[in-house]
Amino acid sequence: MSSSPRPGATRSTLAEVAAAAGVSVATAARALGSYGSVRPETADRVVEAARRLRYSRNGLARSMVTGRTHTLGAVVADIENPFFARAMRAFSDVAGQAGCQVLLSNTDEDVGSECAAVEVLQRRRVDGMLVAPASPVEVAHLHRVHRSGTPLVLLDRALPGLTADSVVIDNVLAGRLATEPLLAAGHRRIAMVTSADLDGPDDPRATPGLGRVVGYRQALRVAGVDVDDALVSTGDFRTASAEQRTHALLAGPHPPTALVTTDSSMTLGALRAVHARGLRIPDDVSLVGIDDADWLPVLDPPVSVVDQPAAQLGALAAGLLLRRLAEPGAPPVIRTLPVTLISRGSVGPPGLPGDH
Amino acid sequence: MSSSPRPGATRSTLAEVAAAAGVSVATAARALGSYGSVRPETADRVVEAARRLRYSRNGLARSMVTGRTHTLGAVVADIENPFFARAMRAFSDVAGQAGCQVLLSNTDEDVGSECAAVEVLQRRRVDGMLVAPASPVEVAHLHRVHRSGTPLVLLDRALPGLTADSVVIDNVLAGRLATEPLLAAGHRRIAMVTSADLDGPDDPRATPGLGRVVGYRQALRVAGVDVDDALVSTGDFRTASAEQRTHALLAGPHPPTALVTTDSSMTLGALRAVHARGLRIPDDVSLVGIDDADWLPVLDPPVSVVDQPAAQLGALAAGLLLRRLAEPGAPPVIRTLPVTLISRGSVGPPGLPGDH
DNA sequence: AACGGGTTTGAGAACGTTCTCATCTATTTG
DNA sequence: CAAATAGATGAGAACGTTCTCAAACCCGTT
Repeated sequence: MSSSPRPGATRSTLAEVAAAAGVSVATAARALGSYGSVRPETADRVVEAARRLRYSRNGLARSMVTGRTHTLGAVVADIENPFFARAMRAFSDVAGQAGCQVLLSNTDEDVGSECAAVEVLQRRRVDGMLVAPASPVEVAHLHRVHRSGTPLVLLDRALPGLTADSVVIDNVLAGRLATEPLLAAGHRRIAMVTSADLDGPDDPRATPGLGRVVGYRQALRVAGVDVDDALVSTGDFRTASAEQRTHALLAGPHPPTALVTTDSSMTLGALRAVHARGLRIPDDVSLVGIDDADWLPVLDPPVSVVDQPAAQLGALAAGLLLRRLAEPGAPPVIRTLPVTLISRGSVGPPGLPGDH
Repeated sequence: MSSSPRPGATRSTLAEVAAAAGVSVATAARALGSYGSVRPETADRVVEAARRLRYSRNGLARSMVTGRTHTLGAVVADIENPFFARAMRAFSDVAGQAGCQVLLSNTDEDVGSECAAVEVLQRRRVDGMLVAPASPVEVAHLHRVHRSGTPLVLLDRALPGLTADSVVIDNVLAGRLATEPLLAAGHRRIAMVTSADLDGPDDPRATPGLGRVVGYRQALRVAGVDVDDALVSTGDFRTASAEQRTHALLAGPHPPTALVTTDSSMTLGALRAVHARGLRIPDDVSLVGIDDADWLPVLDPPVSVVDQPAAQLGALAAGLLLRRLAEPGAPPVIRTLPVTLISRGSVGPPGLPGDH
């Protein structure tokens, strides 16, 4: 079998199918849409004509009149990030089962891109929208979406003042859970490598990163350890940034004996730096990450993490969106999913300073 | 700022904006669409009215008449797979720059899902479509798409008989490049862990997996090593499958001294098995993967791979699609991107059999 | 033979744009 | 001062469906 495109290929319309079957457009529509009632033989004739003419229903025209596009928008930082990849995979699986497709946008944590993406999705009349907001502050566009009546669900961070459905984890708890095993092992100089921006608002729910820093500080305080802000290394969300900042931390005069990394990019960056410096985990430096990755168990030693259920988050987000499609008046909910510490082998007792 | 959704929120239309601005629909359309000619003051009045009424242009209606949806479809096996994630990220970046959005579908390598996805995209009148075909045999649906005139670009495998634009790598070469360093190190029993189905057609271009097996065999033959088909472990594309099959290979009476894995899921699976058996790389078993992953360099030892330029593949695919949108008559091209061996530290001399 | 109830069908409006064409106004030119 | 020209505007068709409503039809009952 071989095929070539027909450049002047003009698609056949319902009217043409109807004419070919010798019925009216209305009847053809009924036969093909399987609604209303139509005589079986007539239906067969229509279906046959449709097949012969290679009819493909125009979804745009359909959406035009039904008001439903069966499309959900998804606006996230970066689909290449395994966390979002997993969440989006689950999101689109659940959406797909309900007959919806997903229009995907990457923002690279840029509010401008997010704004534009949301606008475009709005114009395309998506039935609903999932957003993992880049900023907890610049949210006017999200309020607009919400007010316009488009179902909206927030992923990974709830926004104070925006009563939209949200699916989040307890980031403060995640930060605490990651820090505690290090404290328990005797560490006192524990650094945090994060992409959070500490200069933002104080609400720990505002951004995942911020909440995790708060949790980290809580854990330190509870253990009676002084919080040294020089040990909290902030920067952008890229692996390269984490790598470079970990180098800086470890090269300092009074380096940390343990690291907490707040997402898998940070973890990878930290590992690269540790590797490059010839340090061993956990002998020279201990490590606990937040956000699991499938390759962390095959490291030597395997890396302990606080796992966040990315797939569940995505699936739940889709579920909430679909529910709201069905009953727009339902009260908005914020669902918090549990995080769990997975102890592997990257935590040990602190080595003597300058041991390596 | 706080907001709540207006349940009965009915969107304002161009007609309403026109009425509010005291002009005709045609003029309002011109003012907002910045085409034709309209007096500046009139335009201002329209823009102001649009702002006041929170007008958002209905993209569906627009597409209806222009015949363009500014949407590209993408049908791949699994967005969670880093290879596809990288390719899709690049694809949607390039598409986005050209003002197109991406409608994404996962097929899990299932032809039925692929078929359905392609159908839906067709109905939605996407401007073009990228498909990474699940099967080199069942391709009737792809021929239909191609014949219908929808621009189509094939990712990762070219289909004999389908003269569509394709973006591929030289899989035979990849298989050879992965095998050669192992042969050079002295290995004679080299196993391959792949997701390819060996019972398919013989054309090595048909599926990536098959091509890689062919390359592997070529390399062996050139080196004068007998090809033992028991060493080629086939199965599905999941990590768990690769893990289990690697166990089986290593538990055999005459186990391989080296492994080639044909994608990053296979590599991870193999690593898990090796890890679980307490074997060391490269002392007990050597390993070369196909498809790089960002975490492979931080393993101890770092794993050597044949890298395939996923991002470039995706970007190029988008480029070809956009080009074909502009000039539908252009002759179809097959672009083959280069693969390169990245030597790290997972290849050593073969240990004595039963050494461990 | 007339009637009633259900099924099957068709005509045509509606969805919200874009775009062609004709009209009308202001400006320039002979 | 009339005519030509360019710019600004409006009326209305078109895109391809879905869906309401009324008409036609069929069958059994009185």
